[in-house]
Amino acid sequence: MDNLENQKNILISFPDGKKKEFSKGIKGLEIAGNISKSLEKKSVAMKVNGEFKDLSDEINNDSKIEIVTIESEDGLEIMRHTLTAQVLAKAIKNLYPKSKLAIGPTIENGFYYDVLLEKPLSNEDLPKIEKEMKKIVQVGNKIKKSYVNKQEALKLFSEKGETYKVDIIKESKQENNFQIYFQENTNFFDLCYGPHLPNLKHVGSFKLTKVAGAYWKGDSKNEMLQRIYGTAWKNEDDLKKYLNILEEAEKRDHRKIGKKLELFHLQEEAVGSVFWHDKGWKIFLEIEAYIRKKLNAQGYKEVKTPQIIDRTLWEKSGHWTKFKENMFLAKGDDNKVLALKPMNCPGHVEIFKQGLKSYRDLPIRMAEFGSCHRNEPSGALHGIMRVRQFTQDDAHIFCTESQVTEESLKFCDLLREIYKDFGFKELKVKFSDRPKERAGTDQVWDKAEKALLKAVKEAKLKYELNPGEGAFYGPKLEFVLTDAIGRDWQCGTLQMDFVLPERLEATYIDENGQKKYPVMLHRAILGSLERWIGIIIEQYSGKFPIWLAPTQITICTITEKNCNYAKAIDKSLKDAGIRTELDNRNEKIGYKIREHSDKKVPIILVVGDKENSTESVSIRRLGNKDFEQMKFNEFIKFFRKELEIK
RNA sequence: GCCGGAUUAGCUCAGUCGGUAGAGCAACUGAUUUGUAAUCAGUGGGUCGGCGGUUCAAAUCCGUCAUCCGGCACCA
Repeated sequence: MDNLENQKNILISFPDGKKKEFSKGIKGLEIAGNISKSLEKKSVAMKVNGEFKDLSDEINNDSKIEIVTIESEDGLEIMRHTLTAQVLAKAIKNLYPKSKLAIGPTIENGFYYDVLLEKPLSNEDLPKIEKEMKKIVQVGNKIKKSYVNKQEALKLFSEKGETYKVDIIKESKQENNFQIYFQENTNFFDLCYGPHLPNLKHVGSFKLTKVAGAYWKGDSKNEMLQRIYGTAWKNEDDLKKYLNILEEAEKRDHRKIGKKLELFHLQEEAVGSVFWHDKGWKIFLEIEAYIRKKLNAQGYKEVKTPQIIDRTLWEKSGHWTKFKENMFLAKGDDNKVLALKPMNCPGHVEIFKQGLKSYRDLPIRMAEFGSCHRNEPSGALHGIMRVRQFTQDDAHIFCTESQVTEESLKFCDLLREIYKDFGFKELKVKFSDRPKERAGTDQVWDKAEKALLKAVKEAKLKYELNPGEGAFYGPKLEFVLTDAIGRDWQCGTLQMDFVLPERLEATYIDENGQKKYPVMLHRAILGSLERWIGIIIEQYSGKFPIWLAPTQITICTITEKNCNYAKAIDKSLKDAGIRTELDNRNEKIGYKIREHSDKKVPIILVVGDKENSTESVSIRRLGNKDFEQMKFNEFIKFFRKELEIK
C-alpha cells in the first residue's frame, strides 16, 4: 500500500497555467531542470502554493509551483537573506569565535545581523568583516539543509553556546521541521526559516554600511547587541546606483541646507529647540498663512490656548499617568505644579465646555497652531525633524457620531489638496484599528471603525490595514507621503476619540434635550511645522518654489551707474509684497549670479545700462543658463500671476 | 535613555611618533566699474567643546561631563 502511494504521480501547475505530472517527492531543482537548463541555472528557490521553499525540498502533493530566479525581486531578497545568514554570520564567527548570533533578517535594500560580541564594533571594523565575507563568497560553497525536531535543535545550539538561538527555538510553537542550514566543507551551520540560495555563487555585489547597537528582541530592558547593516544588489551597477542615492540624500540633508541658506540654527543652550533666522521664519510664516487660509475656507475656527497649565488638568485627561516623565514642569504659587503643554486637546475641550452647546452647534472645528513642549529622550532628537519644542497644525472636530464620516471625508480631501501643493504626489494610508488595551465598548468601536473605513473608501484612498495599532481611545488613519527621492514620511493623522470628552466632561444637548458626549476627531496635516519644514527642505533640496522661497527675487546691478534704477525696481517689487533683495555691490555679475544661485534664489533680475534705458529687466531663473528680457511693468504682472499658481 | 563615532578659525576640513596649529572659502583693507556660476593683492582671525589627570611638554594619551552624528528604544 505504502509503496503504491509513493509511486503515485502528482500534478504540478505553473504560473502560466500549464500543468504537468511528476513523480511524488520530486525536488524543486529537478522541476526547474525539467523545464529548461537555463532556468535550472538561474533558479534559487521556489514558491509552493505561495510559500517560499528551498529547491532541495520535496513536493508530495498536487501544488502550484513558481520557480524563483536570481534575477527576480524575490531572488534578490533571498540573496540578501543568504548573505546575512550564511555569509555575514560566518564571517563574524570566523573573526570573533566567542560571539553569539542572534537574528539576521533582510530589510529594505539590504540586511543586518545582530550579534553579541565581547567588545563592541566601530565602523573601522567593517572593512575587515567585509573582506572575510568576500573570502567566504569566493569559495562559493553549496548550502545544504537538514530538518531536526525541537529537541535536536535545542541540543545542537546549546552545545554550540548559541544562547539566542536556543531562546528562539524554545519560544517557537513548532515541534518539528526546524531548518538547519550549513555550508559544505565547513563546520558552520545556522538555524533559519529560509529559503537560501543553493550556493554562494549567486551572491551579487554588497557592502557593509554601518554598525549600531540594538536591543535583543527590540526591548530596551534587554541587553544591547551589535547590529551590522549591509546593502546588497544583483550587480555592481545596482550597488553603485543605490550608494549614489544615499549620497544624494546626504546632499539634501535639511541640517546642511538649513545652515547654508541661513534658515535656522540649533545650539547647546536650547537643546531640541529651533532658533529660526529671518529666512527660515519667512518659510514658517508662509506655511502657517497658507494653512490658515485653507482652514478658514473649511469652516475651522482658530484659537490659542495657554502654554502652561496646572497638572490637575493633565491628570483628568489621563496624560499625566502616561506621559508625566516627558513633560516639562514649572513651579507655580503655593507649590502648584504646572506643565508646559505637550498637546492641545485638553485646552480645546476646555474651550468647548464654555457655555452650553447644542447639537445645532456641531460640528465645531477648532484649530490651533499649537506650540507644544515634550521632553523627548536625548537620543531621539534629530535636526529640526524631532525636537522638544514644536508647532502643530492641530485641530479638533467636535461632532456627533452621525457626522463622523462626512468630517473625515472632508479632512482627507483637504489633506490631499495640501500635500499636492507641496509637490507630493504619492500618498499611502494606514488604517489602524482597535488595540488590545482600549477604552470604550465594542459597539462604540464597531461604529467608529465602520465610519472611518467608510470615509477612506469614499475618499478613494488606497489604504493598508495596521491591525491593533489604533490609539487606546479610537481607530486612526495615518498618512504617509513619498518624497522626491522615494523616502516615506508619516505626517498627517486622523484619530477618532470617544474617551477624552467623557473624561473632561464635555457635553452637548441633543435633539431630545439629553446631554451627550461629542465625538472628537484629532487631526493634523503637516504634523509639526518644524518637521514639515525639514521634510520640504529635503524634498526641494533647498530650491523652494517661489511662493515659499524666503527671497523670491534678487536684483543685481552691472555697475554703480545702474544703482538708482535697481533701487526703484526693488521698491516697486517690495511694494507689491514680493520678497526681494538688492545686490548693488561692486562685484562682477558672474560672481553675483554664482552667489545667489548657490543660495537657491529662484529669480535673479540683472539690470545694466541696456535695461535701464529701456525700463526692462533680464530674468534669470534658477537652474537655467539662459535668460529672457522683459519690460519691468510686464514682469511685475507676470510674476504676480506666477505667485498665484502654487 | 542605550551602543558606537565625532567636536580644531565664521564655514568646510588637514594636523605624522606627544614638542603649545594649517589650507580653501568667507571677513576686513586697497585696487578694479565689471553683461549671466568665483577679478587681483594685502591684512586680521584659534584658551583645538568644558573640566580634571598623566608628562619636562597634550589638539594628540587617560578619565569625566556636554553637545552633535549613525542606529536601537521612545514618539500622547
